[in-house]
Amino acid sequence: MLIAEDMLPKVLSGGQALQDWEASSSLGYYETVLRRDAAIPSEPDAVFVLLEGWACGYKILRDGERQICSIHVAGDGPDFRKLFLPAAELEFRTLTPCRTGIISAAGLRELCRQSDTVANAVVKHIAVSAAISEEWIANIGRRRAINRVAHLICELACRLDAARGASQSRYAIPLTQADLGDATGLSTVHVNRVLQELRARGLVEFAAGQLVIPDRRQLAQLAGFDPRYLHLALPHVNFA
Amino acid sequence: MLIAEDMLPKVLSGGQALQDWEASSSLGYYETVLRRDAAIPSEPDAVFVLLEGWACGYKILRDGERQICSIHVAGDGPDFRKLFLPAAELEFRTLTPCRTGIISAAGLRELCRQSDTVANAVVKHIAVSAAISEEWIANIGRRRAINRVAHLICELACRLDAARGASQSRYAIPLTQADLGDATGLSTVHVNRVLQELRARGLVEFAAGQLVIPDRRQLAQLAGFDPRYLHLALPHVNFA
DNA sequence: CGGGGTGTTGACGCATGTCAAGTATGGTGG
DNA sequence: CCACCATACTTGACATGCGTCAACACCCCG
Repeated sequence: MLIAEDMLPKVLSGGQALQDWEASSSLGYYETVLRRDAAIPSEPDAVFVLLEGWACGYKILRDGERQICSIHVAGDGPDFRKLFLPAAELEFRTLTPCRTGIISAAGLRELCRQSDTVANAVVKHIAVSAAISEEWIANIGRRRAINRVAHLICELACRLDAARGASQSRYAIPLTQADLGDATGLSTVHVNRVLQELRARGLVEFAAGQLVIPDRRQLAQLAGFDPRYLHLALPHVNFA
Repeated sequence: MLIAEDMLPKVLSGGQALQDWEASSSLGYYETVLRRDAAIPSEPDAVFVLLEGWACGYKILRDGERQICSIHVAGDGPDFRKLFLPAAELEFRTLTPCRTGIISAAGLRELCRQSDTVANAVVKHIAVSAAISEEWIANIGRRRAINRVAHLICELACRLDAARGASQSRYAIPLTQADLGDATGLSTVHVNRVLQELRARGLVEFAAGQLVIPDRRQLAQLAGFDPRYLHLALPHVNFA
């Protein structure tokens, strides 16, 4: 089992390790394909790995409002918490067509027991998610709309950079303005106005799922963005 | 090592397990006492357990605003994440006089390796914190001020109930109105108004650190509070 | 007796929400 | 290739929840 500690999710997303493991184990693993905007079913004794595509975790409040609590890209294990907790409180839904790997919880727990490396990767994954959640709390609780949206954009760009191993200035981000609002605690209408303001300032262009960031430094400055909380593997992908 | 999985923090808070361990180990453990409103120092290669008192984790944004991201009571391991991550992004500060146990990170990691029970308790602790963070995101992002404050009050009451093993109607909660604001993303002034409104509706009385909840069911109803996300050990301490 | 932290109040402003109508846009079936 | 529809985006007018400011009251502790 030769998986670098940080890389389990990435390796999982290649499917290699999982399929090897499936072959050497009697415990369950299978993959599914989901269309865009589909609920990701929660199986009681299994967790999933996002192998391809984007997804989000969210809660619906009593009055029907939705709050997106997490955004996930290929390599993430959005509900790994379920390995250690009796239930998950988030619902998950695809933002693009997705491929997911469904792993028996007992099986992955067993794998964790056998391999410190895997165990560390899984727990680290949970820990990083928690760090991101706390950053979101600060973002939503204490920043103005424009800084808030800018911050989320910085985070997504940074995570994509890390996935590709290099900084870019153009990103494919499959979020609607309504999604951005649900993630930042704003109304769709206000997100629209904020995006116009960001474009007017020459900081962000976002249309048709294509995000362009002419000047990262300035955007990060506006957002008060410090990427350390993401605990990315690549220290050189530094935004600010 | 006979520690029920859920109970490591509780056991730690009694100091028993830790002192046994200290005796049988060459790795570091010691305790400190902190006055109210003191920074809890972050040691690079150690984590702490809150043995007595209340504390909070927070971030200071660039403009000096503070956002409280977590509130901790005796038995919590607020920075256990540091065991798996190179750095912590939260700062911690006491809300009351506190006693803390400082554990060498390498030592606790070793203990995790030796005992599945301890490892599970630590990871579960991290996972529950993450679940709470996500509930806070939804609370701050999508609830009105009055429901938001009510929700936080429900959470604190519920956690105290779990710690004492029974429901109560009076609680000692050492938060100022400014603290409540920093935790809910509101201004101090508005928290004051919200508390008056809650009192006027006969739902909450909060003065001099004493919280009285005449009718929990009604308060939980207003807050949209469902305690499952807390993953408490006592299912009978059900609020709603 | 004084002073810092905390809580309270009122006046006012503004960031953001809400509503409603309209305009792209893109996919689908004929 | 067009007609159609659903979804996404845009815009303006208006409402309001909450922030800000400033002054004051209270209280505990020294």
